[in-house]
Amino acid sequence: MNMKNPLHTSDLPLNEPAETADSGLHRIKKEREEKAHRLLELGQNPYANDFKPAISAQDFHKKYQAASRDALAEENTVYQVAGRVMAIRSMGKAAFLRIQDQDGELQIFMQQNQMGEAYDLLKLVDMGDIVGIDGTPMRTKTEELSLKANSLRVLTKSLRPLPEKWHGLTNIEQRHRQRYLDLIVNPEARHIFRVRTLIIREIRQFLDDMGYLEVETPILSDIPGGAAAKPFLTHHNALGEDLSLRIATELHLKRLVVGGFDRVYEIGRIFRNEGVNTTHNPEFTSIEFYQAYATYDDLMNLTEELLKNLVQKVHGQLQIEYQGHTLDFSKSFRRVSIARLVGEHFNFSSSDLEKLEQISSVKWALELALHQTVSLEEPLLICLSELHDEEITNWIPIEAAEKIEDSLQARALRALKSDPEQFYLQLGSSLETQLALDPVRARRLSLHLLYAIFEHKIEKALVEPTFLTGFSVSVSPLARRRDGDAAIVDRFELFCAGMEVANSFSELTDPVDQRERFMMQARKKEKGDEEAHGVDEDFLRALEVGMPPTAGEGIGIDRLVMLLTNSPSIREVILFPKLRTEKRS
RNA sequence: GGGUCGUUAGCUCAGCCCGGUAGAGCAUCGGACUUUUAAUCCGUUGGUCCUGCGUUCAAAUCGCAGACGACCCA
Repeated sequence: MNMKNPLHTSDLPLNEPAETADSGLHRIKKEREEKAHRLLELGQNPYANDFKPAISAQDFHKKYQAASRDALAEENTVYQVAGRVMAIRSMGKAAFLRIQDQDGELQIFMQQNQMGEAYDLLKLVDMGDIVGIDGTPMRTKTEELSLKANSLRVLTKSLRPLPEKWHGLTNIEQRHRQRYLDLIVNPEARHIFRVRTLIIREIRQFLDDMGYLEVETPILSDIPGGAAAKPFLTHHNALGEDLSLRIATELHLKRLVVGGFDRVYEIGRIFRNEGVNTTHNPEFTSIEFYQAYATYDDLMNLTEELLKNLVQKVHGQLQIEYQGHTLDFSKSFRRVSIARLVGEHFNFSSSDLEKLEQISSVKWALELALHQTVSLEEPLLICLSELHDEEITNWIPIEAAEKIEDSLQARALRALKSDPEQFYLQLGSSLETQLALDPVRARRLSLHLLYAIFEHKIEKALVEPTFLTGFSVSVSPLARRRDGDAAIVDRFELFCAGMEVANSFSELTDPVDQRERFMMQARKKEKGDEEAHGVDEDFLRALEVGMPPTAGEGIGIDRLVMLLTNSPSIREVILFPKLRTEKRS
């Protein structure tokens, strides 16, 4: 550091957007720089680095919590403490400072007759400064454990005022953009990120204890896969290749299971190029883990144990509050099929529930789906996605093309518009007849339609921890078909408080089936589904080498942290959530 | 993508309906005060009222467009 002028900041123009020459902020910064200069004149570097605190606020409190005022009056051990000044209460010849360090707060008592000239330095201390203090333990009149200062140093001069002491910083945007301020003044924010770290550590511990190997796989991918999502695109200059950021860790982790690592997991950042809202940030953290010779049933048991363990560790009990709901993790989690939940939604009798679970009637599924999905078109779009072009032409009741270039999809949608109820009735009958010889396909499509009802009408109401099963093979291109029911995959999702927290399945290890699934996805992509899965030839090659029977799971860490910290938004549990780039004039 | 609400001093907020000199508390600065706890008391400074356009003699306030944010819906 250049000792002639260590205050580089004083040379910089203070070009904040709304700062005129004598605006409040500008003046405050000037005043504080002045104080820094005066410290320098007194031989004190206002940006020092030669002070070592000997004890933390928390340890200090622990050490003396039981000591009485009289006992402390006799105590003359000298401690060095350091922290940020959060309050200054000066009464002329005596003063109290409140300092905050990493895990606690400590009150400092200063008296002129005790400190002599050092007391005058107090005039150069502002809220927000980092200070170092030498002193001895004491208790005040009101029995607050404090440190009686012998000396005081400014270790870092703060040039900007802290947010208001009583209301703190509540502006959500500013809390997220300037997270450092949020962490300084909002204890709850510090708590959330401590819990986040605790959760990740516990998950690691849990899996490590089971003999899992933690690994790292590429973020830069040539073919993004393992999930249905739009990727971020980037480019490698030297290789001259377009790449994308990973949307899941699945396919690489499964390659490692092929490679003989029977239990692997990765905790890592995932990137998905989609909207930003209360439960979605474009980059988020997932854990995926894969266990050979396990089934999705085994992972349900594992997940239930893991979650109960986490809830207990974080809350000390198994009942938690989340945004007005009470969730009870002490009971066994409900395990229920999509079809059954849909049936319950329609108040079906128990015999009808059984029938619905065996559904292979597209007609019935379409009847149920009418006005129960996200849009009127949704059931049609699902049917279109599962049919070949010639089938669409032959099976769907659409008018002749008005224009040659009209897509099949556009024609079908137009036909729907005129009389939706009639259209779906006809479509149901037609598909029922046409698919009569292919019951697996009929069932697959039916279950896909029921899933659409679930997503729109039921998902949000799944408050208590619930394992959802009975997924159609159509929506699970990487999962293993159920033995004895080729339309369904052995897959579950865990829902808590209406949020999808985990997704898991017995892995598809059959390379021929996997290729067919990829092909089906490729067709969807051709039809314009940007989120459809790409064909990953190297992954197929790995499956051809042979993957042991395996089950795998992904858990969204951010949502789990939301749940366990009662946070209403994912941005509350990500240190630096994505916000639109700040404009600076 | 649609809707609702918000943006005023460093921070937390009034003022807007019904247009007429921009306010409070905290923080700052000056003063008093040797056990405070949002310390207290006296005094003081500080503003691109998000931006632009329009209406008007006159706009923080009314209208339109936009930016950013929050929430809800899709």
